[in-house]
Amino acid sequence: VPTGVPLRDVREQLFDAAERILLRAGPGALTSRALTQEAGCAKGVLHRHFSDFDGFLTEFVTDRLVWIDSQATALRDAAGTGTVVGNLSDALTTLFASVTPALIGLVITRDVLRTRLRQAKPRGLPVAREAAAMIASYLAAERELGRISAGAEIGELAPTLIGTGHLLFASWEDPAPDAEAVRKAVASVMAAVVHDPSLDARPA
Amino acid sequence: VPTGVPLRDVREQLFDAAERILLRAGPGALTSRALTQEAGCAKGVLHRHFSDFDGFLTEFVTDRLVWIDSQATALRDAAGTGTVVGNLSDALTTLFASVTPALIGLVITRDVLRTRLRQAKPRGLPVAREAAAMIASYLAAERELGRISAGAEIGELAPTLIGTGHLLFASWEDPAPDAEAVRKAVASVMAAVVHDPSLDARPA
Amino acid sequence: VPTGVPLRDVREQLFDAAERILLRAGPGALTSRALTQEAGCAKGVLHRHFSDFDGFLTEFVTDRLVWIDSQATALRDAAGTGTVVGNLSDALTTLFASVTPALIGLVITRDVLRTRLRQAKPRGLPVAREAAAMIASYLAAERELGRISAGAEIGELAPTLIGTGHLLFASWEDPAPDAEAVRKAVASVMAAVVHDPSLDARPA
Amino acid sequence: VPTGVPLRDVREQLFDAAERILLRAGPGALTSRALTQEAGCAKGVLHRHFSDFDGFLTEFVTDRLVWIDSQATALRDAAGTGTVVGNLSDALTTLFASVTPALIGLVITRDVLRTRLRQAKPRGLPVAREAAAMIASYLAAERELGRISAGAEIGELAPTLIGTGHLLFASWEDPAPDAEAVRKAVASVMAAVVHDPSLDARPA
DNA sequence: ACTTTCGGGACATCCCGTTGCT
DNA sequence: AGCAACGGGATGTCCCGAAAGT
Repeated sequence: VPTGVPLRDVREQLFDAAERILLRAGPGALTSRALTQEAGCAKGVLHRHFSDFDGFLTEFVTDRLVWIDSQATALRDAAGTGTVVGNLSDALTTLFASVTPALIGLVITRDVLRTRLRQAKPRGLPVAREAAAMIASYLAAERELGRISAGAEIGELAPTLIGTGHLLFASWEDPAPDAEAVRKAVASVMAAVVHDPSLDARPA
Repeated sequence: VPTGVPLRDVREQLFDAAERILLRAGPGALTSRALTQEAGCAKGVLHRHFSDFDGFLTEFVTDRLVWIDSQATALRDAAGTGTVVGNLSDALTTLFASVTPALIGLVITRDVLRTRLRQAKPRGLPVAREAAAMIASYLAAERELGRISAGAEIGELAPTLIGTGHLLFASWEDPAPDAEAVRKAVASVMAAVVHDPSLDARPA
Repeated sequence: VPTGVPLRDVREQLFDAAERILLRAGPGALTSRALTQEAGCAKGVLHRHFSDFDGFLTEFVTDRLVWIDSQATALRDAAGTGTVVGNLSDALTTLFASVTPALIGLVITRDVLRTRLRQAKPRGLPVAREAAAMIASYLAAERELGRISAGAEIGELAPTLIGTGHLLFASWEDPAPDAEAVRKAVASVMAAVVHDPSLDARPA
Repeated sequence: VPTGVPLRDVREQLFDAAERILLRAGPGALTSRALTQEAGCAKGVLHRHFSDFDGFLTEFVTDRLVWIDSQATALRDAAGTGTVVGNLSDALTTLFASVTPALIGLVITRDVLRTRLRQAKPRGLPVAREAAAMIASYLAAERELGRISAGAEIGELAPTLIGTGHLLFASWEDPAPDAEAVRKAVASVMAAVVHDPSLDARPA
């Protein structure tokens, strides 16, 4: 029975529901019906607030990209503090413990979604691209500060780190990989460019 | 009209059909109907030879893993020849120009497939895991030969290289990334451990 | 933002919106949402002023029947002037160039609408019935004036003329049939009863 | 539970089911679900045998056009026998007592159907056009035989008769109009061109 | 009294596993 | 053993009626 009462923050509720589904069961489980059911609302609500199911997905991913961007800012602000490898590891762990790997899964399999997200910036795989940009921005800041080599090829290292993280986390059954695994991977990739390895040693 | 005549190499025909679909349209397009239609055989054939559609996928992926393994052997045999970065770049380009990225896409989104492939070796993302093993095997050989540092952490570098390649190729609309992009990425990752950078310089 | 201010002539605005939709896209496009959107008002307005969507349609068609009736009066007043075939042709062209064919389409496919319109006068197809009455009324006048045979069976000729016009105009892609086609059809039907064929000759 | 047994004459069964629905409840009731339910088969059957629901409708209407054509042949063969008005009345009664009026209703409201049926012959309203051709063919034969005036404008009279019949029968609640009403309408339209009125006089 | 939203039924379509004939 | 069809669940979308809030 209709209530006539506007739902509170419909978009956010649907976004959150989508996130819960993705985290729980992966991109294959995110259907429009599963979504509205998880959100506890009627099917019509979805199409009232979004053009399309793909339209919803597009806006949903875009919304999470904003979150990624906020993580990017936080990471860049951490430049110069702690250790390079530590900062990177923390950021990657946070990033991939989130819904991000599932987003990449969505982008890989949903053709329409990928196409729409491409319309703005046609280069690269949508979500992964922004994640790499986040890393690249941080690396540039550290290079400026002199904590990594002037010759470090940031444009190559950033996607490398993202690709690594993606594969480590791209599954929904595993227990999330421990932070240590991430740290070791990051340390290996960054070995050639980080100036003071001692900074990156784990506190015993 | 039913023939009753056994088809020749049904499994291989279906595998090839699946590969064509994946290369042409990505993992989202690989349905059981698309498969049998592409193979030019009846739907029933699929269930005669395979338990399930997911069963087919499992065997299909397993079959392609054999191909990856053959690539691994070839790569390992190349140890000591050419340059390390060159060998790695060539191998990655070959690997990701193939159906491999689509396989990873399948594994990421098809829950049942991923689960089944996990039953044997529960660690890591199935196809990516084998690809990483291929790289790791080669790196070990080169380390043995002294062309990369004794301290190189192969267990970290290999998945890194695979993750990088995956993101570079995980789309079906883009023109395939050129070999040079791969080479640059590999060079960055390997910078710290390859002994003789001159070996990796591109022939002018 | 709700205004609380009564809209001016809500009913007429909705009627006009319905007419625009019918003329533009045919009866299949007349949904309640399309209607309120075309009228630029909220969905609720419809149910405030009408019992039902079918209730709206009923009143809408009834309203247009008034227009048909006014056409009928004008036509009857033309009795004795011009030529019989000319008068009939003009009237039919005007009638079917209007929203009338779409109304008949509505009546044919919308069961509830047809049923409700039938409740008053159970004989015949609603809108077509009134259109035929319009013709019949005119023919009666002309018979009175002696311009058509005393024996002319008006009750038969009128629906015939309407049916003819309906089929000539019952499509929304065609360019509207030219007036000449209508004239020829009318002339054929009326051939037996019009007294002075010369009156019906086209001005050279 | 699937049977594996091919249904007998699936197409005909679906056609017949569609016809029953149309006769019982009119064009508005002919949905894909109503169809398969009436036919007592699964939804999938429809899409296995027809491209589309509109595809089904197109083939269905086309199939009934064949029936109309057979009626046309029978009518033409009757030329010279009985009376002109009698033959026409019988043919029209048969035609419109059938599913034909509902077909015209379908064609009027289903845009896609109308468009597809138009692709072959773009002139006129599809089903009505063929029905008119049936009448025209008969009238031509009678004119040849001298039973109607040499000057009879067949191209005008035929659609007129169809239009008349359409309106007389275009409803699904009414008791079918009696044959006498049809006869009177036909007699009126044909009055000017039939040579021997006595032939058309009703047997007292 | 108008506006906005929700609720949910229906519709056309897709897809997969099964079944019986050839 | 291959073939061809069926059965039916699920998906995304549309549409109408109803119930608030402003």
